[in-house]
Amino acid sequence: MDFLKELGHLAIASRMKGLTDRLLRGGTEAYRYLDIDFEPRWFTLFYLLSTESSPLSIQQIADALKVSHPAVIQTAQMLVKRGLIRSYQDEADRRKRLLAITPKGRELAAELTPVWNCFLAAVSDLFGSAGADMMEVIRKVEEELDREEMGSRIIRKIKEMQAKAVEIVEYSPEHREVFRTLNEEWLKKYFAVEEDDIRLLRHPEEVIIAPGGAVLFARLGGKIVGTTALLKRDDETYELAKMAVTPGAQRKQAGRRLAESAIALARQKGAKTVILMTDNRLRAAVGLYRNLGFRLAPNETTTSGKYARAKFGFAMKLDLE
Amino acid sequence: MDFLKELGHLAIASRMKGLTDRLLRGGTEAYRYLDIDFEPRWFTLFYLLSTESSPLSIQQIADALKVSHPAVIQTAQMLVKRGLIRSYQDEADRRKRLLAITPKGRELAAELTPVWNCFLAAVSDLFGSAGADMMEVIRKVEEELDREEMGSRIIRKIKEMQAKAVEIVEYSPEHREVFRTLNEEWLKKYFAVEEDDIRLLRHPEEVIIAPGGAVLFARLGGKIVGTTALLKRDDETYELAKMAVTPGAQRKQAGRRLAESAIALARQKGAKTVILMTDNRLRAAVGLYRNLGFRLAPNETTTSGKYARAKFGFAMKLDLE
DNA sequence: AAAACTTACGTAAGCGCTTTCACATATATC
DNA sequence: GATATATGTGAAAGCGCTTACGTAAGTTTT
Repeated sequence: MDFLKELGHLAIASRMKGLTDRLLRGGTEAYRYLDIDFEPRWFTLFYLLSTESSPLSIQQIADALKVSHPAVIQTAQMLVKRGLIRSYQDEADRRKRLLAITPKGRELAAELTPVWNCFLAAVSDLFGSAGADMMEVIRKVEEELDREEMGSRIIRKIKEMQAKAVEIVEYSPEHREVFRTLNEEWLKKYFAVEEDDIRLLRHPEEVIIAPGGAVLFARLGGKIVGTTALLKRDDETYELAKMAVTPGAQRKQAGRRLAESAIALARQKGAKTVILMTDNRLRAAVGLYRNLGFRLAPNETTTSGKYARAKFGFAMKLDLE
Repeated sequence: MDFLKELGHLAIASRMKGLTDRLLRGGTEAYRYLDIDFEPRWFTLFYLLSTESSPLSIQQIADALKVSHPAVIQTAQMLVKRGLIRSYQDEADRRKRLLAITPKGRELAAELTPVWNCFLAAVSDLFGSAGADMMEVIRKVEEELDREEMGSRIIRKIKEMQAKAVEIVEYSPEHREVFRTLNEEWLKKYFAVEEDDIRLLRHPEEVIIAPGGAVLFARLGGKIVGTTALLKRDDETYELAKMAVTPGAQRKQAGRRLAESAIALARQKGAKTVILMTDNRLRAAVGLYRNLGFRLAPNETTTSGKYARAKFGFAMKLDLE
């Protein structure tokens, strides 16, 4: 059996590479058959210069061919050595080196044109007889990749997967301990544990839940790895606070799931606005809040405002309507 | 405008290469995002070894992945250095080195499996949203290339093009001179000009055409570059002879077009068999005759049999029915 | 059993591209 | 006009593959 075929989409890069190799090898054979000193990889540069757009600078060519400029320099050397193109300094901008086709190059281009047409015919036949409009496929895929690059696509999938693995659970008495330790761990790392913190963290049921708020936890692989609190300010306003995720579980979407769940809960409770207090130094958190729709709210005061660390921070606001 | 897109099928190799680069770069980014020390190009080897087929020899792997064995060795070194695979000598065949996954490798494979699934999902999405079944396209194109490689396809097209450029014309008196010189040029190169040759070459009208034969010429770019004669032996049998193409026009399908035209003419004249006399040293000619359907006919005697050079040669025969 | 051939692997060198860095020249900013 | 920044190119090194060749081990032939 063919291992690469079994892999399907996973080996698509390998197989596409294999295909291009086979296509280019065909070009090499054709030039050799005709006893012409030319190589397929020179084609794009040579053809570009053989059109009326010549002369072009190194960088212009690199952009047009979507390769690095050293690649152009190296290919150009080959063609200059064979007298097919020549290079000279641009008078207007003396940093630039312009490449242009020579008469000998024009001659070869004329000789090669029918060969290229044969290549064209062979490729069209190949993809045609495979019943596929490969050009259209490539064009569309390029377009899609322009819209969003592969890295971003994969990372998005990874985040989705991670988010699914995070389970959100509501507060119950056995969580009192972990709520405190998670928050203290976080506070000690970034700030200091203050008087008011201690009261709130020790008695979440009384201070947070009883007045109409909530405490949520993120469970990953059976373990509680994060928490957040939703504090009721008034019937229409809730505050997202006390978000803490244990270092080992960070960047695994626990924070996002907690925030999303808290926002959903606030909406369910009839909130029209969710506010929060954060700090510029907490880059990841601020990024998350922005991404969830929170915007700067300079004039907003929060319950967290009373803490000393707030002087380094700022408020954000999310409109739920 | 996008030069590569303008080129269409001519730049298909460049664009496919660009696509694979973008796909692989996405993989690199994903591993970096997860802070995992792994590279996309290791995937096929690592995955192959992580399946139940392990252990495998270097060469077995190279075959499965369709790369050279040094490529396997080099990739394997990377993986061995990281403790993901190990290698040991095959006891049964001490030339072989077997590669197998290590426990640490299994661990990583388990960790990476969901990541690979994300890659899979992203690729499927990508090609799906481009509305194209890329896997199917690649599969078919590979199949087509297995049937006939690209080099052969292009060269076939080139030959077709060359054949179209060759014009076949029948004998007329002004050709008498060129018929003789083309043949003498050829004879001098390979053999010697003999008595009987001279008579035939000097008086084609009387010796060849009057008895029911014909003389054909190949014209390329306005110039006569080749000739052949069709000699009538009896009502059902004609002999293809005196095929000569000037050196500068060789490998340009003049010979093939001449032979094909002569055969067509023989068929038109009611022939059931075409015979010819050739020589083992004339590789290209013999190849052409074989390709046209001529087969060895050891017992056949030809009019050319009377020439001295025939003792190095042999007869071939084409059945027209 | 020796010799010739085949197979498997390792090493080296090459190729075509990239990234990185250095340097010259333009352009923008004060 | 001086200085900072941006741009264009070249040189070097690296990367991942290839081909070519050498060596060792196995297999077949004589």
